[in-house]
Amino acid sequence: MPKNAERRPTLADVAELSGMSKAAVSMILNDRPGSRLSADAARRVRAAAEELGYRPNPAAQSLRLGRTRTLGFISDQITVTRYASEMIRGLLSAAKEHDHTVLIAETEGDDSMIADAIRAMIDRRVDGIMIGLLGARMIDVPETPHDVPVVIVNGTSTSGHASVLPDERAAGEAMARLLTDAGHRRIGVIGNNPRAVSSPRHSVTIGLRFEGIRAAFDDAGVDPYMVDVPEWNPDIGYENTLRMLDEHPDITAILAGNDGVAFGVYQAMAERGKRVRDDISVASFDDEELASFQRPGLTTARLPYDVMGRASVEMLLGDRPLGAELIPMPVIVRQSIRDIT
Amino acid sequence: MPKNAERRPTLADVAELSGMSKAAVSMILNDRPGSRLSADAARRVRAAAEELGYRPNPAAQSLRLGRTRTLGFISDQITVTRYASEMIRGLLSAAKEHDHTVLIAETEGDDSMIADAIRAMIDRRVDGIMIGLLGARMIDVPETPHDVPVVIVNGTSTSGHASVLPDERAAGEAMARLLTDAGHRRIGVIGNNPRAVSSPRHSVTIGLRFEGIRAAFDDAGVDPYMVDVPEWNPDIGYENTLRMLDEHPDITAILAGNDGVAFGVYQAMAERGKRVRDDISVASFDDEELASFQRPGLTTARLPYDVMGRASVEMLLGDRPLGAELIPMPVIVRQSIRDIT
DNA sequence: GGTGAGAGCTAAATTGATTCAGCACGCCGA
DNA sequence: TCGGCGTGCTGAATCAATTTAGCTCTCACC
Repeated sequence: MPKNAERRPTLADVAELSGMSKAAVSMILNDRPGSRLSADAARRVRAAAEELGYRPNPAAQSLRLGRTRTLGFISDQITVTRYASEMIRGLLSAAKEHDHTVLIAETEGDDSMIADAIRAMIDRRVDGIMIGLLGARMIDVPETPHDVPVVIVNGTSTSGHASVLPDERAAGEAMARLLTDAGHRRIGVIGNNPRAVSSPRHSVTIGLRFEGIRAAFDDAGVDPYMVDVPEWNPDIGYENTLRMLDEHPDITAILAGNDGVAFGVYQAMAERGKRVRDDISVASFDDEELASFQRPGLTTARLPYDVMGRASVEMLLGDRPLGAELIPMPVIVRQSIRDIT
Repeated sequence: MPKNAERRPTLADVAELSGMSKAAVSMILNDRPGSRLSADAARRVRAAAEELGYRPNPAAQSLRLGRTRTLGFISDQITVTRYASEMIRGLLSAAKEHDHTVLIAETEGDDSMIADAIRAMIDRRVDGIMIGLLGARMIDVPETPHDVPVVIVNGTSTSGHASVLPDERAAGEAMARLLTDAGHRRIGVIGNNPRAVSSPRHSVTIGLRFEGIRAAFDDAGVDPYMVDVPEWNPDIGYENTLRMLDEHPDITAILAGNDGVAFGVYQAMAERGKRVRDDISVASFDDEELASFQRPGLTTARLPYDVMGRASVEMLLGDRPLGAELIPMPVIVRQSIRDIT
């Protein structure tokens, strides 16, 4: 009962056209080792498949084989930041290379929906599940039955699932060293977030970022002006920069918690008539799109979401061991740091 | 041959536990109208299914039914703009409401790969295909065999596929009117893009945006200073604003082609010591994330990507007619326009 | 000439769900 | 008492692939 005018060709059609059995066709098209079919038969079968435009029905294959060549990606938030787009881009391209496709679901920020999403993916018999997090947090992941592997991308789980995280400690060190190497000694830092640092549920990486920063400053014998902040956004950056310019007029550089904070730093300096770079150097973390829009361009350590997405696919598909992987954060050098040595 | 310790329960297991036939179980669980099975049998079957944690195998279902309850989304670019994220968010939530899942693929900006991606989706037997475009262009879509419906989201096709587009003409009119209603008469516009306007391959909407702008200004008897630009980005906005401030020092408002251009307008005004809003009002289009970061907040017409994604799903699933749909662009009022009446 | 091995291929079972055709039973009316 | 009908249910076919077991040749060797 074809619902279409033209029914799609099946294995049986190829078998009939080539004058072989379905078994032979299947073996030839999958070129199964150990099956001894004549070169002539193989040629006829391939020609018939080509002529009909035969493509195997994945539903039938996965019914028979129990594998779907499909991965599931569950995101806690498909947001407006670079996060989801680049992670999806990375994992799509890796999945494509392995001839897999990707199913996507979103929990809309409600962690209790992770269980539902996993369930839906398992129902659909995916071969592996990636859980992507906007902020690198620790989450609870319900037990997944049926031996489906799970990777947390940009986060960790309370039950020790495999994970892919950015190497924030190294990045913190690198950015701080960038400033001290350029000769800066009186440096403002906006700013640590004590609440986040103390709770892995809030972040498993911010603490490391600041650990690296502190280590590099200690190394260089620099004692920065550190301010704690409750959150990272342009308003916080703006207000704290104004205050810092008042309280420490001698600073030559500001290290911002992320690009959003740095945006506020730029705004505050413009308002005070200070020039970024020429008067005060600025550096930051994340490399959001707007970092490249700034004048002068903002030097920042990039969160490598695309590489992380790719790595998670490679873990699920066996190219990398299923473990805890740290991905380096490249330093994107633009024009916001002045060398004053 | 269960590859797992615990095999997943099947319909047959439910049938055995409940003492009914597979046929009966199937009819009851799908509560097929017209099948006359006793209430008692229904209760026993449901109890058994619940006890075993039975979930139907979608591969088996789609093999039998020819439908997969899966939609395909092909994006020309998963970029760093709000575009892909919000479109995906919108279509995921609509798909979820209809109990469908979404497969995603990306062409990495190479239109010739659209054919491959469609092919891959068709191979996977999706029930419908959405093609999402970063810029609202006209593209060639290869013929899709096998009656799979296709919708272009944020674009059109040369062969007249169904499409979902933002209502740019109305938005252009609305933003221009916002300025004239606030009493502005000497207005700079940065800027029309003649190349894009003349070629649907480049854009099918920019022309409409400016048609609306011109219509509203004509209505109000305003003759704006229009500059043509080859592209829309912060640098272009920056340079043209500097020039405009020199050549037309009397202007009270600037309408930017999009938020990226407006970003450059803000930067140029800061450099010239002009205050946005107090000295010169600014308005724009798109509502990228950075529009809300600006000081003062940028008033702009929002590209409703999420609504467009949702609409495309509803078209494919029969909630809306498969045709050419225009989605309104809401005006997001922030603080960048001053009333000078 | 009989036996064994191996090459080349195929029939049929299997996967899990849906659905058509039809069986058995009870009840009613004539 | 028999035919007819409705109710409640089931057997078997079907969807499109993969895989196992085994069949039929041919040829070599003793």
